[in-house]
Amino acid sequence: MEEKEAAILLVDDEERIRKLLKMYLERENYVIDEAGDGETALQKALDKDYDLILLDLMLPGMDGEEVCEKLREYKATPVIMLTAKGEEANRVQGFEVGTDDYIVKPFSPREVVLRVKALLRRSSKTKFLETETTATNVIVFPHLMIDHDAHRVKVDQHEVNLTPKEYELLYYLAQNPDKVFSREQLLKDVWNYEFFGDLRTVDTHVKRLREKLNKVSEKAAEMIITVWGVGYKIEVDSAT
Amino acid sequence: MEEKEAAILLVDDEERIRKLLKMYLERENYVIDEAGDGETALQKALDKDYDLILLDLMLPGMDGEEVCEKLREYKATPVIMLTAKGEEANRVQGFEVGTDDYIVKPFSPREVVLRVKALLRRSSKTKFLETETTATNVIVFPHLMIDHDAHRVKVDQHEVNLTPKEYELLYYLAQNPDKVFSREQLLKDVWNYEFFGDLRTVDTHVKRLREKLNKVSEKAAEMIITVWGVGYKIEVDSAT
DNA sequence: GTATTTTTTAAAGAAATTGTTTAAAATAAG
DNA sequence: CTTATTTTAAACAATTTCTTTAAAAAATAC
Repeated sequence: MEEKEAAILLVDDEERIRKLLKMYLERENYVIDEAGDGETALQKALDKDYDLILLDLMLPGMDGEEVCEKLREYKATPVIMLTAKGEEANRVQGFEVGTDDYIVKPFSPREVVLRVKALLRRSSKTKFLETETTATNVIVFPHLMIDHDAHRVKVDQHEVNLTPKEYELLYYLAQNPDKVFSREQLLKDVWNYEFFGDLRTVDTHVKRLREKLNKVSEKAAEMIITVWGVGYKIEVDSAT
Repeated sequence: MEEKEAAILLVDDEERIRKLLKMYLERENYVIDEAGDGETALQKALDKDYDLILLDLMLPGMDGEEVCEKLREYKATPVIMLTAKGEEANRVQGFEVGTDDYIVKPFSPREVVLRVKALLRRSSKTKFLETETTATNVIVFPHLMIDHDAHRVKVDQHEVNLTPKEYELLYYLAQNPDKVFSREQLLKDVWNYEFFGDLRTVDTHVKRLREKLNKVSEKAAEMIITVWGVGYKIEVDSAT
């Protein structure tokens, strides 16, 4: 159904991070190449036309910034920079070095996938006048609307203020309606990759989320279903 | 139909668990090697290219975590970690040490088989660009539909609420229609390996399952057949 | 038809899971 | 630095599910 198969170059010196991202990106049908240092990365990036490069800023030898600058002498391959928290993320972005986007570590795998998709969508639009079908950033259910661009949730026209985790949880569930996720899976996908906390943390967030939705509409709150012994899901009640 | 024959290394210090899992995995046509301690496991894993390693966390000498870390210096063999309930399963997962998945003990053999299949499917996707999405998790019979993703059972369009065991029992039987299972076998496969309870327990669950199905459709309930002196099966009544 | 074996049914106590509350820890904002 | 918000964790309550038991019903064998 999708015409993905975009080729992505993944550059990070930590193998565990490469493996993590590779897994999540391959799940989306992207083809992944890897590099563990700047020199290799640059060489590969020049050698092959990737659709996108995920580039860690901090690298042994030539750092990400330098890789990007040198690459830019020859190619305009879209680049997303991965930066650790302190690493003056802002300077890295934009035209200083030619980065298209950046993500601060530690990230949640889900976030990376979304940003990759978004950037690929943007850059492919230039080449092909495609129908932008999959590109909708608004999820609409009965009683519930999530506008991801605006990071806004509306229940029956009333805006609901959610905390970041509440929002991400809702958004994640809403992206796969009717699919049950275990607490483990939710922690893995929605939380960042460094979090190994209590499973019941998910319950607490679900509780608050339901509470906030319920203030506006009972029906909206009831969309978040507990599947006993398994986990949670969002269910679109066809009869409403 | 399948091109299995994947090679799996099974690491656990308890022989009964190795034997149990070996039996179930060989039934799926996998080729199984075994190891009872960390040193042997690491040696074998480095010596041969396994398609997957099932690795107990708690091992005499070098524990599973260490085995995985050392292995990762050389290979990216997919690893599923087996952890006892208290053994901070979360930390072990993911990329702290490079585990691909984990299963909490005590598990049901069926669960292990499913997770092994899933991981092998994922990792083989790298080689062959198949479209994961085609794998529909819905079982459809006359009067009965099981959507495994949504963990939902419908009888004649009406949703039926099942408890976890009821659901698992039905799902298990439905995966092998027309095949009779003894109570012993059902307890072994659907329940976890530590459960040595009364055979009548199965009867009780069957009873309640039939009851719930019957509330919607007599015909659906009658699909669950008692084979006198042997056990139970699901039968797809061709005439309906 | 009666005896024997097996299955079904029903009910109650035990076990497990989830919901809720509260407080401490972490993070962001002023 | 202080304050406010958000996140996490722990404890307890409420709920749901599981298992066992025993009697009733059904199927089979003689």
